[in-house]
Amino acid sequence: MNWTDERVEQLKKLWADGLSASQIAAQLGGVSRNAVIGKVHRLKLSGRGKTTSTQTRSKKVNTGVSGSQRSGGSAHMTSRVVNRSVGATALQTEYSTDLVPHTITKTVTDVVVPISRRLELVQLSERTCKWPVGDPLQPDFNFCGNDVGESGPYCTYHSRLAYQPASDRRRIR
DNA sequence: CCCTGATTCGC
DNA sequence: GCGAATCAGG
Repeated sequence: MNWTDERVEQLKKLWADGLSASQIAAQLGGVSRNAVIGKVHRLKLSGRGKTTSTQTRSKKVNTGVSGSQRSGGSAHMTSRVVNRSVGATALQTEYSTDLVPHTITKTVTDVVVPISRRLELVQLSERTCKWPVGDPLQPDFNFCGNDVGESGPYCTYHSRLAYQPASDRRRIR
């Protein structure tokens, strides 16, 4: 792969957006993160406007589980960030549901949902969660990427989702 | 060990 | 100019 004007332009944009070199490399494709860093230097845009310490992505809230509300009942959910360090990043989600008119309306608290790191496929390693996040047909599709627990392809949270019936996908912890 | 950007230097 | 190897750091 060579640095076409378009690729250089995309590089500039992504770099300015605070993406890490490896993420940019993954997105451009055909180049390593070293290549990206090298190019960044040659273009003399190494200093990024703000510190941003890469993990800017963590700011975007991943709603993972909450996708099942519709049909008649109204439901509202509020989330707040409890812990922001990557290893234990989680949302404490509490929602009041009355999804189905005939069921009990209850408030579930202490549901912990991880904020995915949203890694590109090529960034996954044996220790990163491979739970898919997003629409596979969309460009922003990626994977959870959080640290895998004991073993297995998913982090502790997604492991539970993976091996439980959808109907039981609540009351985590 | 995972990751980050910075630097060097042979190509 | 390019980027793999290497370094220093979180």
